[in-house]
Amino acid sequence: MTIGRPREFETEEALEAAMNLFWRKGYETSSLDELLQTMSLSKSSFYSTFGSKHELFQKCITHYRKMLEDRLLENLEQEKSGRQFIENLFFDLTKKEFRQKDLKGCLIMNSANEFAQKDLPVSTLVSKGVSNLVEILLKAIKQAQNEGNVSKNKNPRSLARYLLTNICGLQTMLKAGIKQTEAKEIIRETLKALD
Amino acid sequence: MTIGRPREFETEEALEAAMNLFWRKGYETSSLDELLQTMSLSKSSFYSTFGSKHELFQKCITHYRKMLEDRLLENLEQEKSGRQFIENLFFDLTKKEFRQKDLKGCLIMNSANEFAQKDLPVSTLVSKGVSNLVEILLKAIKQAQNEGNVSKNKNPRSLARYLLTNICGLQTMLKAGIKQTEAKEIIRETLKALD
DNA sequence: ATAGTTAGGGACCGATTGGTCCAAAAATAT
DNA sequence: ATATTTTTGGACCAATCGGTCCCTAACTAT
Repeated sequence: MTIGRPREFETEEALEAAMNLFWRKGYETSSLDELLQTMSLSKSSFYSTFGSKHELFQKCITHYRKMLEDRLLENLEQEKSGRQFIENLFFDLTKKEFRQKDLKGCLIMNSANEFAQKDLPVSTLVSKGVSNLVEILLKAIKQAQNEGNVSKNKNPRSLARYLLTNICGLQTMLKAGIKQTEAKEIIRETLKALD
Repeated sequence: MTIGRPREFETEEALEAAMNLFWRKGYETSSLDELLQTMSLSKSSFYSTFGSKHELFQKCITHYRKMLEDRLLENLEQEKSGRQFIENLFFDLTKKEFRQKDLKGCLIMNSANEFAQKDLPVSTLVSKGVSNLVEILLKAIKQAQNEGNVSKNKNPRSLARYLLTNICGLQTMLKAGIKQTEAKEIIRETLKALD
């Protein structure tokens, strides 16, 4: 039973569009006008439903996190082994990054780089995002250890953090312009830590 | 035999000040007014000696590169072994990053993240910077291999790229808020690739 | 038909953005 | 003293920044 004029946009879709812009361009560089355009809504609707650019950004990070975490956990379930999941994570990265000429990277890591520790609400979300990613990698590693594809001598949690470090290092290196073949060599070196 | 009014600033000092601001805050976020203030010069002097904000930024990257490369090569010479040089590179990173609460990272990698591949002159400089860093690491690795501190089975060049990837991954993770102890664990895992 | 409620369009806001321009200041050469 | 050369301070610029506000449009309930 809605009362009043019906809105001409879907909140979810608008949020997703904003997320993609922030993902591609970062926070500062995404202007309000650009946001309004890609979100297909007016300034008044923007402020009444999202509060401010900064609030919207936080919502986008949260949305991104959920999206990413869900996708990863789903991939982990569907993959035939924990080891395979991890390897795909790395190699898919280089493929996608190179195919779409748009080197977006990861919104969480991008935000870590753009804000460092200068914005408390953002850093909190970023920190939480990193923890959750570590947790997912941890799950994959433990599974792989049980499956016999990853050495049981390794501390799984620090191995997870190590892998995440390599993923985001790789994303930066891709943005810096390294070649696809170089990226693959790096990955092969990184994955040796699993043996 | 100078003719005309003498300038009230040192070009080198001003450039260095600008470099430090860009290093700490990134390109977009460093406003012209802030630059003028930290560089201690007027707008007219700024534009007559540096051209534009964008040109200045390129000069800063170049200056940073020289500074960094010189420092690293000097460290490598003074260090008692190639292996030690590499290990210090990593551990010093966490110490300095944590001591000065200012998580500046590396200007080259910061620029890679901020500009991705969207600005040709900048990406060219970034790419060149990465190549040179790889070259320095390569030199250290080869030296270490001769000294018997790094496995000779490894391809030194891809090992160098792997190390650089880990350095910049680590810098991002530090900005994301990981703890000092966690960083050290990651580094220990990274350095195993040298054995 | 009308009252009530919500959304949208757009005028408007002060502040700030990077950048230009010119006249005054400060030096040297004659 | 004066002409020449260079630097400096600051007025000025259009464009853009994020954000507010209000009036009208579009719907439902009575």
